[in-house]
Amino acid sequence: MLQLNKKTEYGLIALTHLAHRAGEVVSVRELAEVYPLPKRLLAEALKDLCRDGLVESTRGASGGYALAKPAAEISVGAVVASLEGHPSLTSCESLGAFAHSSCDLESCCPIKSPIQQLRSDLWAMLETKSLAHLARGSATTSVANHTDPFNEDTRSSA
Amino acid sequence: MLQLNKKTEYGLIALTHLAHRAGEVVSVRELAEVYPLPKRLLAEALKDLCRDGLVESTRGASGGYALAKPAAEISVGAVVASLEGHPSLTSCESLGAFAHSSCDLESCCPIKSPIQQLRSDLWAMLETKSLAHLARGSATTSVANHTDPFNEDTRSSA
DNA sequence: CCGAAAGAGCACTATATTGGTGCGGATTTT
DNA sequence: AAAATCCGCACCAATATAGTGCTCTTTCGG
Repeated sequence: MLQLNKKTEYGLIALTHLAHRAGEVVSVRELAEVYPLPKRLLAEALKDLCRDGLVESTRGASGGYALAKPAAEISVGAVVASLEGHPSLTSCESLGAFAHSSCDLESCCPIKSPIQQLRSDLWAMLETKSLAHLARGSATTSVANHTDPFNEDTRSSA
Repeated sequence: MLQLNKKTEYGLIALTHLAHRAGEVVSVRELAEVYPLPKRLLAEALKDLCRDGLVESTRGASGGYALAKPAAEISVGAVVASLEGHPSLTSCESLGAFAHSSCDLESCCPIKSPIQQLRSDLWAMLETKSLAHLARGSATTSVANHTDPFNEDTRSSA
């Protein structure tokens, strides 16, 4: 639907926060305390980002995550790609309507190449945006004394 | 998932075809014969586009659709907006995680405004692309003697 | 050494969206 | 009148999304 999913949204939020606290190790718990987000989903996002080398994890007590690179070197495109894969803008290119046997429209699909062009333009734009851009223009939002409506275990510890 | 849905894809295909046959009235049946797409979905897409004034419909026998404006004046952005709505890139702005009662992060959401910026950039890019761009670089794909695997009634008439 | 805190992995459920149909009706050409 | 066409509503099945449970391993701190 040409829309980012929640995991990506949460990941972006987390990364923005990490960008503000560059160098520090921030736990998922802390993130989930600051932002009213389901801790587990946040953790899921961070895990993906860790897998793709955008953040680094520290295990054990007092562990957490930190940016693996300076915020300016992490593109929004890379984040989105990590969190929801590098999708084809239409399924035309992958398995879509034109992929069935008898008809090889693949080679003459009237919108294929333009759509691909569109897609690469889109991703190029996402590549030009960095985390530093996202981090700029937003206060750290450090405190935030929310009543968390999410977070199964944040609640039990409160 | 940052991906166009089928209806949009089909709509784009149909519009590209209409662009090639500017001025003519083309029926959904014909479109579904040329491209191996489920006729009904195609019709659904055209209907939406008609609603938003991007194409004009002619009812009755020998009816069909035609572009309402020159292809160069129809932007891809308008098409996408018509077919799947002008979505917010994250739900943050609409009903998402930050919209619940006790916490008014709306005003200080650390990624809200940058994401909005991102979104408007994306749509700006879609606005710069016109149907004429899509139509260029693809042959009319006029004949196409496929064995349609879709189309409930195309089959019965074949 | 032990327990708490933290990330990692796997699997599961409920809900929403997507893709696709059925069916009948309205309109116009032939 | 009949056929072809667009129109509208409602429905279904498959898939994706959002979120949770539970257990395990790793590490810090006493």
